[in-house]
Amino acid sequence: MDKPLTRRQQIRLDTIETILRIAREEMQANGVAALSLGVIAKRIGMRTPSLYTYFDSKHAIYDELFRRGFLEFGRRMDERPYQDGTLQENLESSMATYMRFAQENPDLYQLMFQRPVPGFVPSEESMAVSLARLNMARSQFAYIWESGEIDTELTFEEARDLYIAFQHGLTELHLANNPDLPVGQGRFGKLITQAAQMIVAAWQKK
Amino acid sequence: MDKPLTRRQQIRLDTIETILRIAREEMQANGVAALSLGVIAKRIGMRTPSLYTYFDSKHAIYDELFRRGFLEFGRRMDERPYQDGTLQENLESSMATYMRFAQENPDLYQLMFQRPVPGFVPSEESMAVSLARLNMARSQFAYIWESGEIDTELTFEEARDLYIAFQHGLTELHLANNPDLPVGQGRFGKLITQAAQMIVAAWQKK
DNA sequence: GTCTATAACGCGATAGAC
DNA sequence: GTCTATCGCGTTATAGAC
Repeated sequence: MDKPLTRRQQIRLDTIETILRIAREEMQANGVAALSLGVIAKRIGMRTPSLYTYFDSKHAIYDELFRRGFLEFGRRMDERPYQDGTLQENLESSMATYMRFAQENPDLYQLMFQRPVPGFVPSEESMAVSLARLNMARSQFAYIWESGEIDTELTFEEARDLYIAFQHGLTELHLANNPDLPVGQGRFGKLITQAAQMIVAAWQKK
Repeated sequence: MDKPLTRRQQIRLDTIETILRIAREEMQANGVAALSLGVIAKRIGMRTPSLYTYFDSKHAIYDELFRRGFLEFGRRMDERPYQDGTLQENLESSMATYMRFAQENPDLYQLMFQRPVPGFVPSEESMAVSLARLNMARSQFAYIWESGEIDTELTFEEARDLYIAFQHGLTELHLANNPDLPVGQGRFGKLITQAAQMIVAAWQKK
């Protein structure tokens, strides 16, 4: 289906990838919101306005990274192990995958799950990618919920919020305190197992 | 000890308070990082450079709010109920107080516990206020830890991280989903009790 | 002295002409 | 791709008004 690219088109695509790569490096080094088009242009060897040949605005760069972030995140969640394991295994695998993604892609993670850039609102297309993934996660949880392994007085929403809160809190703690340590090492390795146990217990309290 | 203020000094102090109040309103309306000196000046009826009579820089405004945030937060934590209650009561009270502070002062909360402003680093003095409060919280936890109500295989640090992660995660969830609902209402009211139960259980697992 | 204004600098994103 | 230009931002210097 894909037509072969002309030489010019290929160079253009390469340039776009270079811009995105440099943008990520800068975001990781100086913070997501501190990204500067001038710095990107200088590193490529271009004038700032020339960047507008490739992206309509700075937010368009954020937007593309936001979109790709959810695609990559989705791939990882789809490929993670223990999706058919016990509840405990499933939870641990899910939390670990989420945390690993955040630890390995802190720039994308911030863009996707926090809102560090004043005024940045994802485009409709990127938002659709994002919502599709979040809905998939919700469906997977609904599947577990229906599977009969869960028996609690909590509602579906409450049980899920409990899990999300824990996952989010542990991730933030890890990023704030051990940003360079892989998930599973450092202060928070043991806590994933512990957290999963606590959630399983809460979900099976009756 | 305090000398009576001259009329001028009083006006000056009032102006400082006005600047801080407007800054907070703007931060709550548009996001912490989107604060603009021009907007503050315009609302006061001043030119932007005149603000520099009162604050050395924009970061100095952030810094003062950061410092005051920790002072107010400390006051609330000192006055919260159930500090001598059961472990469960104590945890619930602590989480609820933390969440209520965040819900009622989302601007200060972000400034204090997230880092939404690129390049903003609290001054030494403000940092000292902040560290003093965090150390106090740590001491209080150590006191509970020594009290004998806790019996777990977790280390002190791990047990505490577990609590902090949960508290942080629930707070973020609340701010993201029900920013206008008081703590205790909305999706997350029941979850505070539930979370405290889970933590108590994890701390008394042996 | 205390406050405010004006002018100007440097840097950022961005738009348009070539 | 470039260059030029605009606009908004934080910031500084300086000079006048109370």
